Amino acid sequence: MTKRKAPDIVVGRLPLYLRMLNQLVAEGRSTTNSQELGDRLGISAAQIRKDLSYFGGFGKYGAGYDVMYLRDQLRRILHLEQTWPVVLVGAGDLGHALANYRGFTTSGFDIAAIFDNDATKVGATIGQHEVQDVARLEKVIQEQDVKIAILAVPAHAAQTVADRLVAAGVRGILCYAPVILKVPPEVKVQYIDPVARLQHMAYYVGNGGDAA
Amino acid sequence: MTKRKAPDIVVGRLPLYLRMLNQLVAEGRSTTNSQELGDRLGISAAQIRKDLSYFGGFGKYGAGYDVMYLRDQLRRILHLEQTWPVVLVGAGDLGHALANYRGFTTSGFDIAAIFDNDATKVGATIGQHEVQDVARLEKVIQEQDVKIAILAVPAHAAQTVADRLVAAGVRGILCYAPVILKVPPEVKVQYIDPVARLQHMAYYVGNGGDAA
DNA sequence: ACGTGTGAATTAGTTCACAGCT
DNA sequence: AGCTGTGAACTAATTCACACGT
Repeated sequence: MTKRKAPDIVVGRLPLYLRMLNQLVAEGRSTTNSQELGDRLGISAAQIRKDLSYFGGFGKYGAGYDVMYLRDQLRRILHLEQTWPVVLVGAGDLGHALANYRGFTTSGFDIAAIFDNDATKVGATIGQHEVQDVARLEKVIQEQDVKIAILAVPAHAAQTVADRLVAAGVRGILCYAPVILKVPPEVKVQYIDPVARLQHMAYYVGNGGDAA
Repeated sequence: MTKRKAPDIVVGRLPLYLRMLNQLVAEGRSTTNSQELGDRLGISAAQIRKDLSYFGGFGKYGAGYDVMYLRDQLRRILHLEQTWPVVLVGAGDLGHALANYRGFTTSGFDIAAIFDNDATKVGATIGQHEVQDVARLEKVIQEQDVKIAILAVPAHAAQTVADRLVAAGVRGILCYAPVILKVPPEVKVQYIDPVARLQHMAYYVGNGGDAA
């Protein structure tokens, strides 16, 4: 069981560990160790052991980790034994790319519905889904008990939509809009901001020095 | 001038500050202060002052910051006074969305060329650009002195393409593929992994507790 | 003998609190 | 009087190094 509350930064690395374990499974490997995982992820072996120790002891003394067992444990810790229904708000180019992306399904998430407020987009089919009017947002969230949303709307609309998502019961928002959302403390927001990442890189590229 | 080498985590926040200053300019504001910036970004005022102090003193004692001046200083620090040409590799759904995204242009970046290795995609027009055969990658990078690339190819191709980018002179890679790239230390890589972010959120949503 | 799991040591990052400048 | 800029204090994160179990 959980010993002490794991720091957020540790939780954030667990998906990387899970991804590597899935890869090792795909390669047919049955055991690994913290050294190998660290080498392949660019993380120190000590950090991997320490991170895992927040959630329990998953290794065999002297023998490393059983790949499938550790993979299953990480899935359990991250609550990925279930498939999470996710609503996608915004059916622009980004919404299209996200809706067609196959990686979500294989990782514990299923796009349950796509919404847009643009009448010319409503009714269109993207992947398996018909774009619905955003007016139906609350209804769908409640009917399907959706807890996680992906926000792919323009910046000016993001807060308004986020408020509605939260009011309807959503507890996690993956936000692609370049704004800081105001949400209550029980709601977790993650931001994806490629412009900020490019600007961060430009600092080092422009300095010509070592990429810290 | 730069005092001590700024930590990477500090550099990573500068784009957020810049974004907020751009917003304040758009709102017609001429001055601000660390308290206001912090409130709007969800960051402590002390942290903002400390972060800026790595690069110099930009405020007026007792009077906060001149919005435009600080904005310009951040642009200079991040090397955004120039427009960076960027190559985009991968013309799938994600490549489409990135190529059509307007936010890059207004933030210091310009997509100089789009590449794909799929003959059925080469020659297609996306936004302003014709998709080129990836065979021309090195030639274009060298001719246009491209230092930054966006990698939107499948995971299995990412390392190979990254190696070619680096060999051709690219010093910063924004990687959308779910792999850890092996690059020399002078190359900066930033990863965008929505699946990992969703899994990170699932931990908290599944725990039902406070979103750390 | 081996690699985990973990307190201890170290290093990094954040916040405090106030001197200093306008 | 007010808000910045910053050393000092504090907190968080990482790495060390070794006891431990198989």
